[in-house]
Amino acid sequence: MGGESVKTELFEQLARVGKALGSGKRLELLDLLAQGPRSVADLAAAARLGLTTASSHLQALKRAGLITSTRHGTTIEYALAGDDIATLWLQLREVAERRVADVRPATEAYLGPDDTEEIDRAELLRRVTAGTAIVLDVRPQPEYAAAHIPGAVSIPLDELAGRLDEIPADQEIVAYCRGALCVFSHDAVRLLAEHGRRAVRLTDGFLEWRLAGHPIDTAVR
Amino acid sequence: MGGESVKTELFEQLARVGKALGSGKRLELLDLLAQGPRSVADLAAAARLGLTTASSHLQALKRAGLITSTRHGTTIEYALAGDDIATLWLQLREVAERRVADVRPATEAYLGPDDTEEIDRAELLRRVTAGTAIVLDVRPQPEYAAAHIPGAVSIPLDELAGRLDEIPADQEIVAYCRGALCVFSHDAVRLLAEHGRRAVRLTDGFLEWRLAGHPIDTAVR
DNA sequence: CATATCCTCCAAAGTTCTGTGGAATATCGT
DNA sequence: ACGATATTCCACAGAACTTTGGAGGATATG
Repeated sequence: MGGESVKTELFEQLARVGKALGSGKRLELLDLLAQGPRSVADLAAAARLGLTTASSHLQALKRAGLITSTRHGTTIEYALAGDDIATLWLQLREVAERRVADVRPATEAYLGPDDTEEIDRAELLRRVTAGTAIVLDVRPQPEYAAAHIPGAVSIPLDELAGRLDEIPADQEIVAYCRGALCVFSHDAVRLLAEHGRRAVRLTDGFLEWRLAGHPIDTAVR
Repeated sequence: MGGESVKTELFEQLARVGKALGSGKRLELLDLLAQGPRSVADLAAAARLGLTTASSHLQALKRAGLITSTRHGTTIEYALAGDDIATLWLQLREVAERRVADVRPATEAYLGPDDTEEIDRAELLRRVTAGTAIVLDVRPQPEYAAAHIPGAVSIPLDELAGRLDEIPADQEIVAYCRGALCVFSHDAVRLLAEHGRRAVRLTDGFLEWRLAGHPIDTAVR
């Protein structure tokens, strides 16, 4: 009664999701998509992949049901299939951080020296409502436009050095970026500190903020 | 400044966990281990794998940090590295169920016709405290011995037909087994119904019960 | 010390995955 | 209809993974 092969088949189907998560490049694409929809060429550039390579990885993710695609004119936008995918990605990252010995050093090597102060989401809310700090979004403009923390000011990291005068000098700055694996806010805090500003960093980033159920704003300012 | 290769390296490290989840056989082993520690030969038999095959898959899981091994005399026991792994496995299953089109049919083909009534954890607690139902653990004895729902009676599925007289005929029975992907409780409820007993099934199973933070009992009775 | 048990290591063969170019396809603006 | 742009399809070589059988290591027992 083929009951065994039915079981094998079921687990093999479940493994399709696992297989999709089994490539660094695909995880990188997933991490980017967790910020909002993107086109293929855009993703390929951001992940430093050949166009055809990126396309095939994206199709692999799509076959596994993790992302969806929509055509807009000549371009095709890929997007996360849902927040459950983002949660899965976060859970995987947490497990890796805790269980894989080489992840912690790799993270530190990527994010740079641990010399920046960080505060959690509750503390950010406290300081903002108290009016003692302003929130700075240092992600690229399109991602800010897609969604951001309410009240945050957008100055992408690569424009920050030239736009320092837009930030009041007497206020503390809380910088954030994509998520725990994003360097932008680390670099931003270092840059601001070099210019004599008081700056701290939000632990993790926008993705975790959104998944925690905090309010977000999609208005452009 | 090699910053790019550092990033690639980091994501490649994270992908090690994904790779480990990318095989049906390994997921099957993981699902078994979520019930409690097991020896290699035991696991190989339960998953219908060659001994060397099982061993190599287990080592792959271990390299990814998902499981640990301990020697007991001549045998080696593998165990889940922590509850975070079980949570990850559950999250993956949920995503697959929701996003991969072929998973639902495969699940139904495996679990059998959807003709058994199910109740959730809160309802089980309600009926048990009210004394209107008894809880029946139909998993194999060793798994019951490792941990079970407090107050549950153990009658493994393959002994159930011969031990029906141990169950009071005037009480409703709530059967449970390993988890959402376990057939035992489905089969048990059908068997009990055929013998004129009132029987329902706990949605999902022991793994989900434990991860939800409900009390468990490790005492043998 | 010999033997049995349980498991891991190793090598071989088959299968699947990855990255890369070039060709083909779909859509837009003119 | 035509050229330009964006993306997918195809084919191929190299790398990685899976499975299997046999040899070998560690541990307990007589």
